[in-house]
Amino acid sequence: MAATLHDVAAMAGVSIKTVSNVVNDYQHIRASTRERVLKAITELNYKPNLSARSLRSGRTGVIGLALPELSLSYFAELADAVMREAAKRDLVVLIEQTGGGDRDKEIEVLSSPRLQLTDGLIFSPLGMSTDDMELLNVSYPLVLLGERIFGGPVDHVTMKNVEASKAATQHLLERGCRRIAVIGAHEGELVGSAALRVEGYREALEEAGISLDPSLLGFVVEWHRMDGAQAMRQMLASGVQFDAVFGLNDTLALGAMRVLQEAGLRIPEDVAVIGFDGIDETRYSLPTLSTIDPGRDEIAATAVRVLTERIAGSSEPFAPCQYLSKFSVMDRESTVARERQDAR
Amino acid sequence: MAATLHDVAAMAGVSIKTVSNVVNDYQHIRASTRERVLKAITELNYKPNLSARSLRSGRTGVIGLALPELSLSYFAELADAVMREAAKRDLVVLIEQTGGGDRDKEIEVLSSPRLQLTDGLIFSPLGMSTDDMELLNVSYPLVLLGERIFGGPVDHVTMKNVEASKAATQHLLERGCRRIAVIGAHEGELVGSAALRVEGYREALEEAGISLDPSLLGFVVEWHRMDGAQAMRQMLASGVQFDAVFGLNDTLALGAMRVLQEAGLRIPEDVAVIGFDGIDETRYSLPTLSTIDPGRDEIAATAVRVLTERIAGSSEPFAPCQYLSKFSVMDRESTVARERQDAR
DNA sequence: TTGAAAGCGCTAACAT
DNA sequence: ATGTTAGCGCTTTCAA
Repeated sequence: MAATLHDVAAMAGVSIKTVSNVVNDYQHIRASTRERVLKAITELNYKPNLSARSLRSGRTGVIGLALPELSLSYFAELADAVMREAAKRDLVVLIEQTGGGDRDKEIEVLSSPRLQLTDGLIFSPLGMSTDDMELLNVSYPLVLLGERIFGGPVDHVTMKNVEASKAATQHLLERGCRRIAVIGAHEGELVGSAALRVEGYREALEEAGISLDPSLLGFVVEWHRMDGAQAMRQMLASGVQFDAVFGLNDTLALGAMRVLQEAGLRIPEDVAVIGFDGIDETRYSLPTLSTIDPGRDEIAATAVRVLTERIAGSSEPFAPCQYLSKFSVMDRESTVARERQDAR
Repeated sequence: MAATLHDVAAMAGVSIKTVSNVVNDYQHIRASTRERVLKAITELNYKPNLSARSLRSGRTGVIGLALPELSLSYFAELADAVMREAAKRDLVVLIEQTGGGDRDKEIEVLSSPRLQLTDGLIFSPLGMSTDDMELLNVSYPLVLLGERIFGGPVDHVTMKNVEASKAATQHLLERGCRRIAVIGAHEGELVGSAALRVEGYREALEEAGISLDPSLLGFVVEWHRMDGAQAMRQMLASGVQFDAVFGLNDTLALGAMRVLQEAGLRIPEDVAVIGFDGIDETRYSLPTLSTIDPGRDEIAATAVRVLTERIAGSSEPFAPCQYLSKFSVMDRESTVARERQDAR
């Protein structure tokens, strides 16, 4: 049986309160007493019972992270980043998978009894929309990620989707591309990453004086590699002309790239390709994939920081904030400039 | 403030025991009573306090999963599989990252106070070795994964590394390859995946009457794509001849493949390539990568099952067991048979 | 600087 | 079929 405060107290010849004080780094303890207690703790290999502690204190030292799927690289890398941040604060992370955009499961997680084990939640929905905003009115600290819901009643950490997408498009325009296909649009979507990124694309074209050709929009249902490949195949089959592809995320871009190569098209000579997300894999594909780093580490760091602030400061609540991360264009082989191509 | 058993009991006009019985699905309750209690539960939005429950019962409903890094696809996909299995049993998973083979951190995790929040641990070390076996003598249910430690004092779920690696090699031999380079060997390693997989390679060659040429062993320190790329570059630079590459994991193989393609070699026409692990990405690379599925889902399912059995059955302890998953060769484009190649 | 005692919300043994 | 009661191990007043 594991040792308890009582065992330690008995061995050290003090009360349990004194042991508790030592364990919790209370300042006013006689050095000799502290020493005796520490000795007993070591000897008995005492470890505080966290269930008892949290029952009493109401804190668990655990934060929840709800995301679609760990097998999607972006979310695995996000989880990695969140866990590193949490570890710095001596917090541990409980991950919940909600499936790829399963709205019901997302809503279910928000009121899951499992969250009782948690001091707060970082929540990255993919299926919920602004209509579900009310459901974010929960009784625990909650930080929202992603671009499904804006203006909700909670802190929101997100990226500059429109601006970043505009920058990606401009990156292609600067390289001489004029007919830029988009892979990954969502039919009729008004909210969410796809809609925002298409909007950025539209703005960049507009500023460049290019009108948007709807036949250059490749629609998909999900954002897996397979979907990117299929949409690309359809577009090739349709016969529409294009000199660049903008994958609304890296996975789509990688899928599209593979189809282009199968079709005998050279990247970037015949078609330039850019993605979005900056997942690790883009640094190793053939060719390496230009992409947008939306500031994933910053998002993770901000989310953990804001959540811990909310958890700690229940005293003086402040209004929900929105935090936007800095993005950057990662210039890689898949968009080498026209000049260099022509020189070949 | 959240409602407690007492609140519900008061509202329903019964004792807390009755409420507890209803909550825990105890059978012998009058239907009318149950109904009244359920109504009160709904009305008060009662949720059991899990800290109190686990303090009392000694169970948390949480299992730990300690693995190197979520940003390594194999482990992300393993975590995904473990979480799905756990969810089936209404368990939640607490993930701890130990870093890529950091022995000290692995040892630290084994005695982390955070494990107090956990009923047991699934542990996948990368840095510890058989010398550290004693450290697996812990006071909580523990299931070991991986191939760093064999014959330890705990249940061990692992794959048939030698056999699977032999099968991968034979797959290449059957396709007419005779000079098979290995990417990912570890200098002087006697334990661990690399050593076992090299052993399988050796056995396959031996059976085929081919002597192992040490210059075909590409050594690396870690198993990232970068390492595979570097080792492949070195081997190309060394001038040694080969007609196939066996990457000891998929990531290495993908890195190697990229270097081969940069060097103008065609896959599989000039060099056939096979990997190991069966990560998702191998289905989408160009060409798609032949690989070994070591039975990841089966490993996850077994690990969760065995752990829950150990957690439940503290009554009649049985000796530690080893569980071996079934593997299979995934035949993809990177190893299309010589016959078809010659026909081109 | 230290101790005594109450009680967080629940389960389980025992009673009825 | 339901109620009573005693803790699980800890933190937190309140005292001394």
